[in-house]
Amino acid sequence: MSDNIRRSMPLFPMGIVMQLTELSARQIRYYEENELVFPARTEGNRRLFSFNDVDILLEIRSFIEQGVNLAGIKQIFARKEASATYPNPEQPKKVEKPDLTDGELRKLLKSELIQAGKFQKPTLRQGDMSRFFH
DNA sequence: CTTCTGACA
DNA sequence: TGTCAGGA
Repeated sequence: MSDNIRRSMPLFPMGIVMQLTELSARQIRYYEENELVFPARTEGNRRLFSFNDVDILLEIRSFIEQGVNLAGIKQIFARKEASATYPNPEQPKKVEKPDLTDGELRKLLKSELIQAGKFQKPTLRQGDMSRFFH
């Protein structure tokens, strides 16, 4: 678990991250405002993203490409975060719902989005994703 | 030269 | 989201 310190180690500046993620600086900063990534800062107030940040940004991009908006992505990560920690600190052993891996979660969401698309409901793709988790 | 924040024809 | 300003 001490591997996280390496993944959370501040390494690359905006320019690098832009190339690595194919995202614009505007978007990356916007995602930071929305607390999706937490880049460190240099003495000159320059952003320093960790490997983990880049990883998250790549996931964000994939969701955006699939039509998921920021509100939806936030919820997705919120859910992932909840299962990453202990949803039930008192009884962490037996859990009703098994933790979803990133791949499974994405796969699940994708199929849901495809289905929503078949029903010609752009509101679901562009609008608030809360319905999916209600 | 690269990045930062704020703002909006 | 893009893009420009004005500063660091």
